[in-house]
Amino acid sequence: MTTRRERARAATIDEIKETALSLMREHGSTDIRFSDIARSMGMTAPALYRYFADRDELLTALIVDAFDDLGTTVAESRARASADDLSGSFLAVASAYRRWVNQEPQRFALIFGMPVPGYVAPDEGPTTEAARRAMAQLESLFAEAAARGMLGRPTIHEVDDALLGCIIAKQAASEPAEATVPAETFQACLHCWSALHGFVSLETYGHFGFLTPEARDALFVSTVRLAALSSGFPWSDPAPTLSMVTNT
Amino acid sequence: MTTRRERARAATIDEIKETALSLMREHGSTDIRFSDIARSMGMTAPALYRYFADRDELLTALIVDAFDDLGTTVAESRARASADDLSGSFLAVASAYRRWVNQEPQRFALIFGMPVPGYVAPDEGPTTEAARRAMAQLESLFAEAAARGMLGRPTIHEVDDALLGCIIAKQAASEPAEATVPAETFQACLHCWSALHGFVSLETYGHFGFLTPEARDALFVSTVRLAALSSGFPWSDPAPTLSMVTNT
DNA sequence: GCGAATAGTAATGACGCATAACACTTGTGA
DNA sequence: TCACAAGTGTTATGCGTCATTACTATTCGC
Repeated sequence: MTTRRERARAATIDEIKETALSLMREHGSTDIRFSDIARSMGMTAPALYRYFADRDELLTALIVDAFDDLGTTVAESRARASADDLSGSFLAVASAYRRWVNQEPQRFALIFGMPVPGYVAPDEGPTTEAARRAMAQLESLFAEAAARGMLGRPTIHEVDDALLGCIIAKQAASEPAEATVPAETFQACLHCWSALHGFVSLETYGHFGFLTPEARDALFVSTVRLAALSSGFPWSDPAPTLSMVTNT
Repeated sequence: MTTRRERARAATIDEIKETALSLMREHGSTDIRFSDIARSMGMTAPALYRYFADRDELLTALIVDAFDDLGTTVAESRARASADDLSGSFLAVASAYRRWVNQEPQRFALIFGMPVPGYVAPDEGPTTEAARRAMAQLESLFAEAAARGMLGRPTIHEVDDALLGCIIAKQAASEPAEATVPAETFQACLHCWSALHGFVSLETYGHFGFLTPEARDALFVSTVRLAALSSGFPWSDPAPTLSMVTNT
């Protein structure tokens, strides 16, 4: 049961966070000032302290939100793809990741880049969480392919013993309910993530500036395809049309 | 002919830059304050203005230095590898890139991450330059393999027309003296860079925290190997020993 | 109408960039 | 040897911004 007051308060909190994000986008950095936020909202800075104890608390909230948003965005995009179409689902997940980062470069920097100047993370949790959630959809996609017996051998050489130990430890630590994949596939999955993350990072920070948007799209599809193929993920050429990358 | 004064001045400039980098490493961000630098050097802040007109000029110098350092580090590491051993050279280049980033995460953020809060880049040059130099060694390695006729077909599907146009334009713009590679190989080369950059980014920002250092090394070698193989680059298994990754 | 939630005003304290005025050092030429 | 000038550094200062607190006024639900 939420009272009217509580709803108003929640709305204000949302507005503060939304305004902070707008200012980040405008200013092009992850740096924010209470005074700016307040001015932009037609308020005064001290009023914000009714909602956030200090600047760090607001930043923490923004980071947590970014995690959630990226995670749900990717998951939703995957859910929209036909469950039968594994290639399509794979591309949907990768595209959603890319699209989110392109649309929200500041939030991307917030969770995957260097920490903000004055900010110190509350604990080790959130950072690890970022990695976990980002990987989750990819991993579960592989698990589903494995469940259908459609997983091929990845083209990696062999799984190193040290790596194997970590993979086993990680899979043991994850929810027992989650289906697991062979260690070599998990490693290939990490390769996929690296490739995806690398492409997206370079693109977002403008290092693919010598490519036209269309060329970048083509390179992206090629990157995803190559990642899937080398991971033993069931991929069906011809590749889906570009509209799958830009739409949805 | 450098006078004694000029040498002293140059030394001071170096010390300022070095101190700024130390503070960055200490503080864990790319944010720096003149007052901190001066205090750390046993000087007062205004004295720094004898050497740098303002904070942005210092930042620009640091960025340019970072470009140079990364470029020469990678080039030197490649030069130390046997020129005959293409696999070794490839791994040397990738390892140097990785090592530099791991040792200098702040400088990496400086050139490949989001801009520093108050800083505005002097012009479009440096950013583009970062991409160019980082790619240069990889590209020339492929060119050399091509010159020896050892370049296989990359496992990419086909080169998209839009991408092809950009690649041709870029190769035409580069030094005519530089040997070029087929468009499909250039594209594969971009894939290599993405994979390398992605791995290094994730590792440096702690998102591979669930892996032990040894496991990360193994994953890195596997990443490089996979990138080379899928690019048609002549790679010889068994992979070089791990010492090649950590040493040099 | 009462009281809690909320917002504004004003004030405080700290900090950072940048500049100006002044003082010391050092190399060099008369 | 001495004086000058360039170079270097310090103290003092102005200016602006920002986070945060204390206090006061207002609004709004119950």
